[in-house]
Amino acid sequence: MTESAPLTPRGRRTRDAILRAAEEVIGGRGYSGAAIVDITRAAGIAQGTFYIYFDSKEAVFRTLVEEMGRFTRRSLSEATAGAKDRLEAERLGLRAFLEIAATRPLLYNIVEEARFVAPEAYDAYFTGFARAYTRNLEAAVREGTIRAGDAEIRAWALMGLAVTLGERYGQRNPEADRDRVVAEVFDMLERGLRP
Amino acid sequence: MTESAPLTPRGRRTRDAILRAAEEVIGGRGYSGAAIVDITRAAGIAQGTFYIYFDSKEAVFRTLVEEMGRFTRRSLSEATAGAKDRLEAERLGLRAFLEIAATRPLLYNIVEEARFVAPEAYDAYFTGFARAYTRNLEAAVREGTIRAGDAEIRAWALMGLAVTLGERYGQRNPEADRDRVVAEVFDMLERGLRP
Amino acid sequence: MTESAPLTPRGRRTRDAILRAAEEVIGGRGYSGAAIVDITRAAGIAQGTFYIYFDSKEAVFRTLVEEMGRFTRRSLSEATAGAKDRLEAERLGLRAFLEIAATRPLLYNIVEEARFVAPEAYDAYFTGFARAYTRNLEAAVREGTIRAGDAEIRAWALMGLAVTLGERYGQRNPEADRDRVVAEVFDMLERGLRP
Amino acid sequence: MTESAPLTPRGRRTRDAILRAAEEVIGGRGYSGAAIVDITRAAGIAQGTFYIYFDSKEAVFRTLVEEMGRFTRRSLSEATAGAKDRLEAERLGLRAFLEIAATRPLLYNIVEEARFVAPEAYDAYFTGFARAYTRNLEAAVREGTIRAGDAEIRAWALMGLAVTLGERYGQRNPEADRDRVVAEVFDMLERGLRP
DNA sequence: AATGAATGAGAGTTCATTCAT
DNA sequence: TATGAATGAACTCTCATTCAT
Repeated sequence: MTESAPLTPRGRRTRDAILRAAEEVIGGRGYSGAAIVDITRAAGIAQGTFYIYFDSKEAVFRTLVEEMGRFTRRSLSEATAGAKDRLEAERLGLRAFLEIAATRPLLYNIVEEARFVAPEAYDAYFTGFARAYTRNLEAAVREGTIRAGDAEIRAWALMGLAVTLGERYGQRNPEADRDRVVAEVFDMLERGLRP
Repeated sequence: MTESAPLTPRGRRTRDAILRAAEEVIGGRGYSGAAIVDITRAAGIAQGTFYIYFDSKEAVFRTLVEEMGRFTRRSLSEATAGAKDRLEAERLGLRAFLEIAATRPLLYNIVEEARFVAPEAYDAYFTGFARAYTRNLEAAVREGTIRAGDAEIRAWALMGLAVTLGERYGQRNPEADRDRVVAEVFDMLERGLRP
Repeated sequence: MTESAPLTPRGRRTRDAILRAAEEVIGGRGYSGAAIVDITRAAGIAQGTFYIYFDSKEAVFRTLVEEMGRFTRRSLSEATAGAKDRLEAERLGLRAFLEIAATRPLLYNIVEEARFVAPEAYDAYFTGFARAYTRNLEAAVREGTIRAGDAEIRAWALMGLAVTLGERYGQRNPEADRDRVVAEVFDMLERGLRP
Repeated sequence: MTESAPLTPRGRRTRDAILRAAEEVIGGRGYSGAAIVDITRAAGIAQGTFYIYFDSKEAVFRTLVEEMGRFTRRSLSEATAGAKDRLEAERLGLRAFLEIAATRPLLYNIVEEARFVAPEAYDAYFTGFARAYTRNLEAAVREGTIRAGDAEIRAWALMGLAVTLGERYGQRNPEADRDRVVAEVFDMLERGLRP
């Protein structure tokens, strides 16, 4: 068990306070720059209280990564709900992803740090998306929406592109014109670079 | 000054030993998992000797990142030297990049860690590439090799894609068929996904 | 007051549960290795409940030591009840003591830990026995059952011997042939080592 | 490795200072009552310096126990060097043991604590003595100095007796007349309690 | 140029005890 | 009577850095 569930409303509030404080502090200073005392101070509780709800610093971190995973998945599925075809869905998905990067820069940061701090959680996060992506692209090929090709390689390529663009035109520059970014990228992806 | 230039050959050897040990140790355990004492032990020197050559832990790290930058630039320019046109150059560049990720996984790791540890160095690394990339793509447009479009967005998209593919099909899986990866990706990029 | 007397049967059950859990946990991991939370968890109660029945960790511990004292005294007096003379009583007493060490190893451990944790309780425990022992030996001298000699020194010597043999041939090795141990030791004590 | 050897005289002095401070502090307040900071303060060094020479609190402790083992063995062998026969050697050995308990009460305490803190070290300590004792008693039987009997049981019995007497008439009461104690005990052991 | 020793701030974590309900 | 939550001091240990030789 990496954390013990609170039994009372009060406990639930405290646990939530810790999670939000951890998001803020770890997202802001990075994992190893964030001290437990910083988190508990930000949460307005005593240091020892932290360990009632989480077994370790790593445990909150992992919880945050998982939370971010759930949040991203939910956001993407909501965003792509009304797409008329699969390519349209991809476009909307990228758009939503950039939006998340812009509006929750701290959580975005946390996921990226997981690459080193909690590699399995990081893998789980991206492998999950890659699988969904791959299935999607395969279906699109079957439907005739896109040309045949290795769906897995394409999936990782598209994810990598999304991650970096999210960092560039979302997290680090929330003012960027993300619609234009999406338009440009999909122009390239759909029609290709060839004249 | 983050490091003082050594004068004697002996000094140069020691400094090199530190750098190689740092690459190994930091690349292996991550920046904050690597202690100076681990590095000096791996280098076969006393702890105090480290500080004769580098001002701080961060200093070696930055040096490694810069080294990696030089190395990558050199590799890419060598790899793309014989390209017949700019799109061919891009293809060869991606191919070389994946190769670097596969053959120097530790340095690759180090660059990725720089995102948090030395953001400026990280930025410098990628912004440098992005600029070159952007210029390249602009020239290709002028030459008529590729269609018109926002070169900067394309550049970041292509870099993001390269970074993730490098991690996936290079660093983490050195056995992967990288030629096929490159072929697939360029098929998508050149001709587009549309049927 | 180190503990408050419980009134209701429910309270008595809870207090007993705490004592049995404390015996198990402290006996198993040692005094300072045993956390209150371990004890309450083993007792199936909330942490706070502990302090309704005992003032502190030391208080349960002392209670256990005293309980062990009562238990040992009762066991010994029952065991020696039918002895035909005082030397016979000593023999039966040692036999019973080894049996206690073998069958209640945890409580045995607790008494030994008291040496450091609750020196007064430990002293009380052994000084009590030593006094009884001393009286016994004095009486035996008066009766002519044993030769004259300093009863107190003999008492401590016999007790020390019993404690170590209890540890060796009882607590740590419950399979040992304790009858033989007693026979050997009393052969030595009664007839002496001289040929 | 539980400790790293100092390379310079200065280091040797520091390590010694730590050992003496640890003897004093742990011997005085018990293992778990002794904080590293107490030890380093007593040694006049910084807290971190401790960990240059010992891997952990347990490591110093074990070193002290072993030191005590060596010291006791040496003392006993010196004390019994001039004995005219084996029984005489035993008597001199007990005498020396009580003396150690009286003059190095702290180290004596440490050995007793090892029972819980470092059971293997404790076992090694006593099992070592028990073996020697057993061999000695077997030889005495062969020589005809003492009557036949189970040497191992006798050895543990005698050791237990020595330990408790050491505690009683040495460590806790350095003023006791230890010659008389030894005389009494050997009178009992040699001639037996029977009239 | 190089060494091994020393530093001390600060980290994560534990835990006996108290509190509000 | 009982609970789960909260406290905060104290603990062991780590480590980048400095120092004396």
